[in-house]
Amino acid sequence: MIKPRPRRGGGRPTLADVARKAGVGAITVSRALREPERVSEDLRRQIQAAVDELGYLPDPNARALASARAEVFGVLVPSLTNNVFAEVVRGIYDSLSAGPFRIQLGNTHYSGLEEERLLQVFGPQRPAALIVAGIDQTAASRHLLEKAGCPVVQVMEIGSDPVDMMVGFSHFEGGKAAAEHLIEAGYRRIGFLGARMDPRSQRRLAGYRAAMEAAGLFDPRLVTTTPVPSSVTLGRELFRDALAKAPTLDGVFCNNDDIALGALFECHRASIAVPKTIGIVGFNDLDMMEVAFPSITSVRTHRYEIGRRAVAMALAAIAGERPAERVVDLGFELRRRESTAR
Amino acid sequence: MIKPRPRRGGGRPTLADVARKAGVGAITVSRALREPERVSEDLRRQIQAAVDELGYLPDPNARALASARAEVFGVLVPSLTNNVFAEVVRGIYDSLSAGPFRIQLGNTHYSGLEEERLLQVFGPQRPAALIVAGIDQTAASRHLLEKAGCPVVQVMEIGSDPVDMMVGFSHFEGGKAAAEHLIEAGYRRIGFLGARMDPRSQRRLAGYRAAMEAAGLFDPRLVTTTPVPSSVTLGRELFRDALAKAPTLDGVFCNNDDIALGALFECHRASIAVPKTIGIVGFNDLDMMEVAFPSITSVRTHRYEIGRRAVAMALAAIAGERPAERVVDLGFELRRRESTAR
DNA sequence: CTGAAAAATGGTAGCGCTACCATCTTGACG
DNA sequence: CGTCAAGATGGTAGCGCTACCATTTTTCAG
Repeated sequence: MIKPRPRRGGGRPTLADVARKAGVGAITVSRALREPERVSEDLRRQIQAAVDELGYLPDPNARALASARAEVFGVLVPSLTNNVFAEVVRGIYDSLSAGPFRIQLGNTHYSGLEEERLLQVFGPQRPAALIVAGIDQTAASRHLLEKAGCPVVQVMEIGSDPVDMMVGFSHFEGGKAAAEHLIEAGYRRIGFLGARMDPRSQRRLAGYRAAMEAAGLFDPRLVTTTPVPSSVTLGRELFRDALAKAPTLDGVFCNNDDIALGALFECHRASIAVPKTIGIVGFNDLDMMEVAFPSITSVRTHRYEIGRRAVAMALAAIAGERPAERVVDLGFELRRRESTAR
Repeated sequence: MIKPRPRRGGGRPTLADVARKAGVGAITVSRALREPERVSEDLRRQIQAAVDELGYLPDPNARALASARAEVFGVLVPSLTNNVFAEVVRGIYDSLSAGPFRIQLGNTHYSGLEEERLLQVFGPQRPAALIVAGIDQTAASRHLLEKAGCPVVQVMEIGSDPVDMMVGFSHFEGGKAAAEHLIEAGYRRIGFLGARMDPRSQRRLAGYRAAMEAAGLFDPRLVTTTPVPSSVTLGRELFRDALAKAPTLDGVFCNNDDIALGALFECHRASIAVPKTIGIVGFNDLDMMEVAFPSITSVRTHRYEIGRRAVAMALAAIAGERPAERVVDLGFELRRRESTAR
């Protein structure tokens, strides 16, 4: 006698169970679930009833294996705690939570090698789309993205050579706008404070430099950077260093808002008047910039919107639509506040 | 003549390809990859060579289907942008990046219903472990967690009734310690400023209340809360409201550091002396608390460590070890700073 | 009413891997 | 030198689903 070995799976209902209960073929159930319009009204109702009664939930692993496509968006960001990327991820997440797609997150730690490793891990899963931060992938990463066989969206930056699609803004222009604003406001010895100095920071620095050179104000001693990750604490230290190096400093463009906040606190502590003695500009425009005392001028970037747009573009591509534009520039806005109101 | 239909998969090498090339059975390759110690040195080398040459990468979907277990950690947090959870996720991520496990992130938006929905989505995938924030799951969520058939770690809080395991600290005790510190420092009309008021905030409030009542200082007019999500901007508003409601206010325990920062900025703006006129205590101890001017007393919580420990416990459980303790209290530390140094 | 096209449904054969059990090799031991 | 346990390897049969094609039913022009 053949003993029907207990199902390995653990007894949760399968497509076949639903099909049996509804009195139809398994494939019809599959279709009713994925392309309801191709199944007659009658059967659809019958199948839905069976699904509800059994509490059937499709097995995503089996589905992925059979269709050679997982309902997963792979998302690669350089940092999870940096508010900037957290906002992008939130935008991605909110746009995806309505649909069937799951999100698999990868943290590259700002490392090209780690990015490659993660792409190697994501690839075999055959994700429905990949969203990666930045445009400075290594050659190997780029190759992995190109042969991923799914839509790819590079976010946070724009450039002329997308792997597939891009949503972001120009960090160069952002840095330039910030420096130009300080120059217009009457500041002359304007420093640049930068932490981590990833490629985006580098381009903001380049924008700053372009503006300063155009005004005949550039001086390498005004630039203070460190590869150390950014923090408010570091902002204070960078500001101190900058002031020690260039005592006539009268303004700072900070690589990001954390550093700007650290600089502001140091000014308070050292009784340096802001904006009178020193003007401060941040980057990203976190909510606290508005509330700070004095409020801090910053370059607002549209992180959440970038996440949303990236998903919209990826979904359109999955649906087979050709994008109107492969590269979308969401721009930035300079928010003028008290810290530069001289 | 039978025409060998092209492989659906798209031609990437499979286990069978590796087995053929190495001249061994498929199952041996599978073993060599998963339990190398059970395969002889010779074959292992031979197989590794074939793997390298073909660039073989196992298909995680097929693996998950065959073994009824996906190498995925499901992580559910109420917010992606709240730095507190971002740190926990980072801890989880860093502990997992060495191994084969992928991370699938879910954002519950502080909603019990959304949490249920996400558990429904995660369940059929048969994750290797689930990590969820908080201990206030709905009955349905709790049931889903119990029958998930994998280790479950509830993080950020502790309680007496874990689904499986817990890592966190007592928010009640944290709130109590903060209030007691203000009382000891000589403040009397100590307000509570709270945003969002999720269950953890509620328990911090309860701790504050217990300390205030013990000292005979509790007054409901001192408590200012809102269901609105927390932000620095909101901190300023809450502080203003609190002061309007209780003009004799001489201290505030803020639900979190964003609010504390907003309160501090409002004090600057209104020329209220800190710590002389008003004492301020935050919660979580983000890096900026130390740098603020004046530096802000806060309750340091070990978010990153919570993430790491949660993973360690889950991995141990997967390996079949019985945990020494099902509930791990990682505590907190009150960091005394200038904002309460009266 | 007929025939052909379109719509609805189903059967078969995998997707790439692992669980389970069977077989074959070793080598320790009396 | 035979016996047997332990170790190494392999074959078979799925996991639960979908792609592909075949079949049946319906629709509608002529």
